[in-house]
Amino acid sequence: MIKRTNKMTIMFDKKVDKKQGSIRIKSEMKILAAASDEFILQGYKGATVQSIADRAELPKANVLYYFKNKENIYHAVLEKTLDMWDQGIGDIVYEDGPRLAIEKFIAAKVKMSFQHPNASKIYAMEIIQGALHLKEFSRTYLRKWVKEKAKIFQQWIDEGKMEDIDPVKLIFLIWSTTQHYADFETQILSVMNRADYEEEDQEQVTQFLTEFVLRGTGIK
Amino acid sequence: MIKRTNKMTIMFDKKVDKKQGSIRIKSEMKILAAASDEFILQGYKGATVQSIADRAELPKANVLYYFKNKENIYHAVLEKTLDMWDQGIGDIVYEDGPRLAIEKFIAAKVKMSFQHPNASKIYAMEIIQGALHLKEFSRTYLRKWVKEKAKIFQQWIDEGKMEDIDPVKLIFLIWSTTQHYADFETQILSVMNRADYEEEDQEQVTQFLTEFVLRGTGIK
DNA sequence: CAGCTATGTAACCAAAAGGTCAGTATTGCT
DNA sequence: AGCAATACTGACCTTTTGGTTACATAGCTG
Repeated sequence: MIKRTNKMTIMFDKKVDKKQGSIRIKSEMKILAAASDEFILQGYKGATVQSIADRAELPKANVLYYFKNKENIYHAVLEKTLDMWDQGIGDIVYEDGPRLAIEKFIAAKVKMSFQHPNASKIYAMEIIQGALHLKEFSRTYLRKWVKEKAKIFQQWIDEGKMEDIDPVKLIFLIWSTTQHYADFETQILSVMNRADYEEEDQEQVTQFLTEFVLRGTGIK
Repeated sequence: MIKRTNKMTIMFDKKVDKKQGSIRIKSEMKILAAASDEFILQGYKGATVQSIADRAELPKANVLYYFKNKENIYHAVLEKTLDMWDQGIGDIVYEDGPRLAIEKFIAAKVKMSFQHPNASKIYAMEIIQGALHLKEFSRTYLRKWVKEKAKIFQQWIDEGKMEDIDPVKLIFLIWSTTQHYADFETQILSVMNRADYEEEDQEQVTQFLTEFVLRGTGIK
C-alpha cells in the first residue's frame, strides 16, 4: 500500500543519506527506467528481474543488490509514477475562474500524457487490475482532491458561469480524454497510420480538447 | 495475430462441429469466463493455468484438455473480446443525422462499458502493453472504421450541422470517455465512495455524456 | 598503507508453473 | 451388451525465475 508523501521517497532498506551514493542514485535511476518499460510491456509477473537487468545493462545480481526484490522495484516505480501524477495534475483554483482553470488543467494533463506516457500507463494498468497497491491512494488522497475541485466547479455553476453539469463527471471526462493519448498511444498511432507523435500533436490535442470542453461546459 | 471474422470462431485444434459438444461448449465457456477474470487481475503471465482451473472449478489437466495451452486460452478470450467490441460499437450512419447518430453511439458504448467491463479491460490492457496481438486489427479493421465514420462527420460539418472540429479526435473522445467507466471502474467507485455501480449510473452517464458531446460539437 | 564500507558478480538453489502422458471413466451408438 | 469416441485426471517432467551466498574488487578515510 502506497502512502503519499511530500517528496519522492523510494523505500530503501539500507541507510540512504550517506554522503556518497552518486553511483547508487545513478544505478537506481537506470534500473527504474528499465523496470518501468518492462512492467508496461510484460506486466508485473511477466517482467523478469533478468529482463530488467538486461535493459538496464547490469547483471541481475547487481539489480537485486540495489533493490532487495522485485516487489521493491515495482513499489519504487509506482512511487515515482504517483509523484508524477501529482505534479502533472495541474491546479484548479477558484480565483482563476472556469475558463482559465480548465485551460490550465487540460494543458497540464495533455502535457503529462505526451511527456510521460509511461507514468500514465503504469497507473492505468494498476487501476484496471484492481488497484491493489493504490486503494489507499484513491480512497483518501484522490477522493479528497475530487471533492475539493468539484466544489469549486459547483461555485462557478451557482454563479451562472457555466452549465449546470455534474462536476465529478466533468473531472472524469477530462482525465479520460487526456490520459487516452498516453494509454492508447499504440492504437491512436496505428489508426492514424503514423509511427510516432510529433511536436504539433500535443498542441493540437490541447487545443481541440480545450475548445471542446469549454463549449461542452458552456463557458463563454 | 487476430483476424476479424463475421462470427466468433474460437480456434480449436480439434474437429469442432461434431454433433455433440454441449459439454465442451459449457466447459469452454466456464474456462473463458474464469480466464478473463484471471487475465485482468493478474495479467497474462501472472494468470496461471492452475488459477484459471480453480476459478472454473475444473482440474488443471482438464483445462489443458480443452485448450491446448495457455496462449490458446488467451487467444480465445481476446477473440471473444473483439467480438464484443464489434457488437458494442454501435453504428454511425449518415441518414441518422449527427444528433441521433451521436446519441446512439454514446448509448451503445456506455452500455457496453457497464454490461461488459471485462471486455473493455482486456482490450485496454492489450493496447497499453503494445497491442502485440491486436496490431493487425488496429491497422486494418479499426483504421478503416475510423476513416469511414470520420467522413460522415465531415459531411455533417460541411453541411453546417455541427462545429468544424477534427472528427477523428471526436471519435477518440467518445471512446475514451465511455470506456473510462469500465476500465477505471475501481477508481471511480473508490472516489465516489461506493461499492458497485447501480442501475441509474449507466443512465446518468449516458445522459451526461450525450448532452456534453452535443454541446461540444455544437449540434442543435 | 591498512582497514572498512560500498559495489559488483558468478554460481547455485528451491519453488512455481506450463505442459505431457498413460491410463481411467463416461457417453453415445448399433 | 459391446465398442468407439469423447471426457477426464493424477502423476510426472522440464524450464524458468526469484532470490541467496560466498567471494572479489574498488574507493574512501584515518
